[in-house]
Formats: sequence, structure tokens, C-alpha cells
Amino acid sequence: MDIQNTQSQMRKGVLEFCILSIIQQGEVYPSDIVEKMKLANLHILEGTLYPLLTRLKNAGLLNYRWVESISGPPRKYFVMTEEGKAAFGVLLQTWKEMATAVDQLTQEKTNTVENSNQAVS
Amino acid sequence: MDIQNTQSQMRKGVLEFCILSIIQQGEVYPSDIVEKMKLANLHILEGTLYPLLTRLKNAGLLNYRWVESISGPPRKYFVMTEEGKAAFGVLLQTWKEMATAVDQLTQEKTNTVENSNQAVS
DNA sequence: GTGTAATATATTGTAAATCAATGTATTATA
DNA sequence: TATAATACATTGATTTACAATATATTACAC
Repeated sequence: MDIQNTQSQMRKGVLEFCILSIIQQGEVYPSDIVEKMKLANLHILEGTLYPLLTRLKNAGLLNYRWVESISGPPRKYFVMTEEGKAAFGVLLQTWKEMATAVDQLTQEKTNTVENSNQAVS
Repeated sequence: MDIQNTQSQMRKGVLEFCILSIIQQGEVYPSDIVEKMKLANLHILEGTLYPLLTRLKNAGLLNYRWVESISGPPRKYFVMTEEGKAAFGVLLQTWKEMATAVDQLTQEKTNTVENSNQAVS
């Protein structure tokens, strides 16, 4: 229960949302997702990603098709379903609202607080 | 595994951060926190909050003092320790970076995408 | 005073999900 | 033929939020 845990919790919260976002932007296979997430400093492991993609597929938000690779075994390329696009829209709205709420919550007095001792009504 | 689950996951991720933020802004007792979180549309239940505050206290980020109430049993008022203030600073930075990353990730092509079928290099 | 309601802190059991560590399979290459 | 690289997938452990419930204190009606 140190601070790194809280940091990774924060990142975990948006994992699914970010992965849906990546897939919405174009057909990808799991390694593409891992790479794009790493670039955004939101690391995800394969042991997390595969079950997550399966859940999203079973929930009807994703589909996939097999594509032969020139350098290894075939890959599962994922695409959004119409239902997935709708769900992503909802999540995008949720994200925007939450980010606004958190910003307001943290900016109310933050950074200038020196008097954390007054009681609250 | 429906969309509400993903939404609550998103909110869960920032719970600890928001609670630290609230406490940094002034001495509060648990019901104050529940109320402030509700106002920000980030609901938290007591069964979640009490263990969380205990964890943060044991981690050295918080302290509390008992205060008599005029209408009920005594209350635990929480305040940040110096270590807690430092940790909050780190988390604030983490939040800002993550929010930026997520915004970039979602805005790259979102909202105008109609061609989700091209392969990726 | 006694009983009920309101307030407040706290614990227990359950369920969900991430992670680390592996496992299995396919292709290219030495 | 053996090894390395790539890729999909599962298992067990740990964490943690939640629902339900427990315990205790105070106020107030009767």
C-alpha cells in the first residue's frame, strides 16, 4: 500500500477505456495495443490484455479476424462492433465528466494550502 | 461485464487520490468525505472508505484526532501528514500526466472515424 | 427512565480483476 | 533438425470495493 500502488490503480481505471479507444482508431492485434499503451505511459501486460479482450469480445463490443503474418504465427486483429462504438461514446463522456470533476476537486485550494487545520461545517 | 462496470472502474482508479485531495484542503471526518465525493459525482460507500482511511493512516499519510459532536458520537477528523502532502504532490503530477495521455489517446482520430478497417503497420 | 431513531465507526464475506509466471503453438533461420 | 522469435492463452495469488451487518453513542418522544 505505497504510492506506486495508488498510481497504478489510477492507470488501471482507464485501461479498458484506452484499449477501446485504440481499437476504434483502427484494426490492431494485441502487440500493437501493448506498444501504443506503452507510448502513452500506460503499461499493460499480456496476461491482463488477453482476458480483457476476450471479455470485451464476449460482451459484443469487439470482433476479430485472423490475419497471416510474414514473421510468425497468425494474429488476431480486433475491430469495434456497432455496439462497441456506442459503448465507447458513453465512456468518452464518462471520462470527460470525471476528469472535470477531479480537476475541480483538486484545484479548489490545492497548491496554496497552508492552513489545513480549520474545522468544516 | 457491462459498461457500468467499466465506468465504476474508472472512478475507482481516482478514489484514493480524490480523498487525499479533500483531506489536504481541510480537516474532515468520513461523512464530510462521502458528501464531497457525492457532489463530484464520485460516490463512495462507508464500507469502502473506512478501510481506505485506515490503510492511508497506517501508511503514514494521514493522522486523525477525536472531536466531540453536538449531535451524536465523537468523530474522527483526518489531517494530512507531511509525508501525505508529499505523496499527494506526486499523485497530482501522475494525474495530470495520465489525463493528458488519455486525452491524446482518445483525440487522435476519435469522433470522425468511419474507416476502422485499414491494417496497421 | 425507557425505547426508538439518528449518527458514526468498524468488520466480514464475496466477487472481480490485474499481475507474474508459465504453457502451447507457429514460423523463420542457422 | 534444433533454436529463437513471435503470438495466443491460462493459472494461482493478491488486492480491493462493495453489500450487509455489527457495535456504540447521543437526542428525543413518551
